[in-house]
Amino acid sequence: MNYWLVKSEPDVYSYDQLVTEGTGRWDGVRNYQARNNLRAMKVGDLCFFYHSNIGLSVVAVAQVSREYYPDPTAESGDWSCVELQPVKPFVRPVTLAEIKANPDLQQLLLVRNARLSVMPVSSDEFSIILTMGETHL
DNA sequence: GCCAACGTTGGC
DNA sequence: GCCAACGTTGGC
Repeated sequence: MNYWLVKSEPDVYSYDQLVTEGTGRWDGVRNYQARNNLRAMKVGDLCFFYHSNIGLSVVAVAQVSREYYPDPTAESGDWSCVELQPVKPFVRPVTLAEIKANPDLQQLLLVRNARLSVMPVSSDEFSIILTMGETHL
């Protein structure tokens, strides 16, 4: 089991939309590092759903429901997408400010590389953030 | 709305 | 292969 964090601008695609749709295609990634992370995802892996630009917080847990395949939105280039399903919203969203303020989360790529949109999360980091969100699966 | 950080492109 | 210029992301 691997853990991940994916970013989305909520006015483009929010966790609520994923809940409504039931399954969401995670497409449009045009960064090689993020793409390679998508390709490493396995069915059942858990993902934090982070709202960027608006909210600036981890709001929920989702899970990978389909492994990578060619991104149909890519007109050229070697890009991939996966599919996600909702698992559970956080009881309390965990803000970027709280994450930055936690000494145990300084290695998180969210802190170290603000522009990466799909990133791995260690199991320790995963449980810390889940606890901060007062949520258990 | 601004700007820092980062990735990509293209000239040399 | 280097690096300047440019575009994009995303926090503030």
